[in-house]
Amino acid sequence: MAAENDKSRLDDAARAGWLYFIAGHTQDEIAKMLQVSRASAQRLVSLCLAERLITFRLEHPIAACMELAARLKQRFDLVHCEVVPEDPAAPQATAGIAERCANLLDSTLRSETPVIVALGTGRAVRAAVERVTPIDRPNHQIVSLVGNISADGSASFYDTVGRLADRTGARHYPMPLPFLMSSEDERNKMVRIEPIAKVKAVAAKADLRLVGIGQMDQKAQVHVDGFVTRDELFEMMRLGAIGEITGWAYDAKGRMLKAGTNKRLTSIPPEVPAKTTTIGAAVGAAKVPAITAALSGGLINGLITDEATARAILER
Amino acid sequence: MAAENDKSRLDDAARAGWLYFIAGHTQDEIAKMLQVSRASAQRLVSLCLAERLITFRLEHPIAACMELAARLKQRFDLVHCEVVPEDPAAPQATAGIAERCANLLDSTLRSETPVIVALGTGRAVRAAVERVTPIDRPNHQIVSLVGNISADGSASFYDTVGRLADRTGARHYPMPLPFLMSSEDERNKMVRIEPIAKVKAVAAKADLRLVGIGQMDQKAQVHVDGFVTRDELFEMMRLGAIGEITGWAYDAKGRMLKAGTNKRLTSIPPEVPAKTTTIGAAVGAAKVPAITAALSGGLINGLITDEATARAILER
DNA sequence: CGTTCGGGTGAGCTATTGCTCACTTGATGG
DNA sequence: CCATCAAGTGAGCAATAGCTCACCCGAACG
Repeated sequence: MAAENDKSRLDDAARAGWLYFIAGHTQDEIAKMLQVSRASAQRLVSLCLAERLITFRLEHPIAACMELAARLKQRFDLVHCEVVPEDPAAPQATAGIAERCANLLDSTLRSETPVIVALGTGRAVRAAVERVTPIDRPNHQIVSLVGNISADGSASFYDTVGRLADRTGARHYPMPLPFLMSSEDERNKMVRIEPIAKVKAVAAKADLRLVGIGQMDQKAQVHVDGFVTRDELFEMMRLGAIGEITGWAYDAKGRMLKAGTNKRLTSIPPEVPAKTTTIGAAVGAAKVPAITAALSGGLINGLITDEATARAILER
Repeated sequence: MAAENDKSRLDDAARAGWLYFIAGHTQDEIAKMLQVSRASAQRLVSLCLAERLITFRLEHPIAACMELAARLKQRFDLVHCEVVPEDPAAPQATAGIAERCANLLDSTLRSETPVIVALGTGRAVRAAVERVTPIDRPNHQIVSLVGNISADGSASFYDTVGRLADRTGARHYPMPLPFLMSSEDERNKMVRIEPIAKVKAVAAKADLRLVGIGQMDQKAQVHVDGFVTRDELFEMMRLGAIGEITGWAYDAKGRMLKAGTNKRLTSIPPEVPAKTTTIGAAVGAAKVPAITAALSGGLINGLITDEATARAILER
C-alpha cells in the first residue's frame, strides 16, 4: 500500500518536524523517540521542510522588507537589493536608504585591495556619502559619473566625490565639466579631452556604481537643481522620458533616448545592460515608474529603496 | 539611546532570522551579509527565537496531537504521553492507540537486558499485545496485574500475559485467581498464598505497567465482561466510583475507594502515586472523567489516547 | 576624571547536522 | 519464481551551529 506508506511517512515527518522546530529537540533525541536511526530522523526533518508541512512566520516589520527585497531581486535579476522599513514618523525620508547606501559604501571601501567606486546624482547618494565612516584607504579611487559644473558655471552642490574622498583619503576624479553642453558637437569634443577621457577610463573600471534615479516630471530634480531648463525638461518628457540616471533620460521601457538633452550630456552613460554592480537608490511614489523602467531596461542591477516603493514597483 | 539600540538589534535579529529560516542561508553567509562575526549572527538568530520574532506553524493533523501530548505531559507531570490522530473513518477505534501501545511494548521488549512488563485490563492493551512483533527474549518477564479467572470459573478472555509471552518467549506470570473473592477475609487469605505472593513480588519490580482505564457507568467494562454484577457496580457508583484500573475503583479525584468490591479484589493495587512507569491506554468520551481522575490522582504517570479524548481531558 | 558593571564581541572548541556512499529491502514484471 | 529497480537505511565524514571564555567598550556613578 503505497498511499498508506506515504501517509505514515509524512506523519512521521510531521512528528519529527514538530519535535525539532517546536519542541526544540535534537535530531538524535528525535531518532530515539521515533525508534529510527539519526540519519532517518534527519531525513524526516528535511522531508518536513521539503513537503512544506512546516512554515515559518516572522512577526516583524523587517520580514515584509526582506520578502519584498527577495522578490525584487528575483523579478529583475538583481545582484543586490535592500528594502528598508518605512519610518512611520517620516514616510518619505531618504534617511533609511541613505543609511543602507552608506553601509554598502562602507563595506565596499573597507576592502584592503584597491576598489573603484563611481557615484551618480541623487540626494540619497549625497546623504549616504555624509554617513560613510571615515577610513584610510589611499589606494581606492572615487570617480564621478556626472559633471559637477552647473549651467551657470558654479561648482555643483553635489560634490559627492570630493566628500567621499575626504573621508577615505582615496584619489578622486570629479568631472570638471558642465552637466550639459550647448550642442552635440561641443559635447563630443569635450569628452575627448585628456582629463575627461581619464575620468571615463577610471569609471569604466568601477567596481561599484551608486546612482540616484530621478523621475522626469515637473518636479524632476535635474530641473529643480537648475541643470536643465523647463523647456528642455518638457521636450524630453514629450520624447517619452520617464526617468533619468546621471542625467541620461530613458523611457518607460528603460530604453535610453537618443535625442534632446541626451545628445548634449557630458555624464558617463550607463552600461546597458549593467554588468558592473550598479545600484540605484531611490524612494517615493513619484519615482516608481522611473525605478521600474530602470530595472526593466537593465540600467541598474541593484536597488536600495523603501517598503512602500518596493511594493508599488512589484504591483505594476 | 538604549531604546534605539534595542530596536535596531531586534531588527537585525529579525533580518538574521529571515535569512536563516526563510531564505535558508547559513549563519556564515548571514554574518557576511550583515557585516558581523559568525558568532554574532548566531546570537542574532537565537535572539530571534528567544524574542519569539519567528513562529513555526506545522500544517498537519499530527501537529495538534503533538501539542496536546505535550500539554498533557506538562499538566499532569507525565513521563510519557502519546496522542494519536483521530481516524475520520472510525472515530472511536482503539486501533490507533493499540498500535502505539504495541510500539511501546516493542521498544521496551527489544532491550537485551531483562525487563519486567506488567499488564492490566482493557481492550487497547489486549489489541496492543496482538500487534507486538515477535522477538525472542527469554529473559524478560511478563506479569499480570489482574486475576484471569472470571466469576464463573472460566479462564478470562483477557489472557494478555500468555499471548505476549508466546510472542517473546518470556517467562510469564498469569494470576491464577478469580477477579473478585466473595469476602475481604478470603481475599486476604488468597493473596498471601505462595504463587500469588510470587506474582505480586514480580509485579512490584515491573519496569513498565501498561493498563487500561475503565469508566464506572452502566456500560463499565468490568460489568459487561461479567466480572462484577450489576448490583456491585451500582454500589461502587454510589460510593463515588468514576473509573477503575485493573478493577480498582477510584473517585473523581483519583482517590482509591476503601469499600465495596475494592475490598474483595485480587488484582494488584496501583502504586499511588505511580513511581514505576505506568501507562494508561484509553479513548472515548465516556472515559474522559475516569482518565482525568486517574491522571489527577497520580494513579498513572503516562497516557496513550486519541486527539478527541486528549482535548476533552484538557478542557475540563 | 577614574572605576565599576553590564552587555556585546570574537576565538576556538564541541556537539549537531547534512550529505555521500555502499548496501538492503521490498515491490514489480517477465 | 527469480531478476530488476526504486526507495530507504546506516556508517562515517565534512560542514555548520551552539556554547564558553576572556576581553573590550561604553554608560552610570562616586
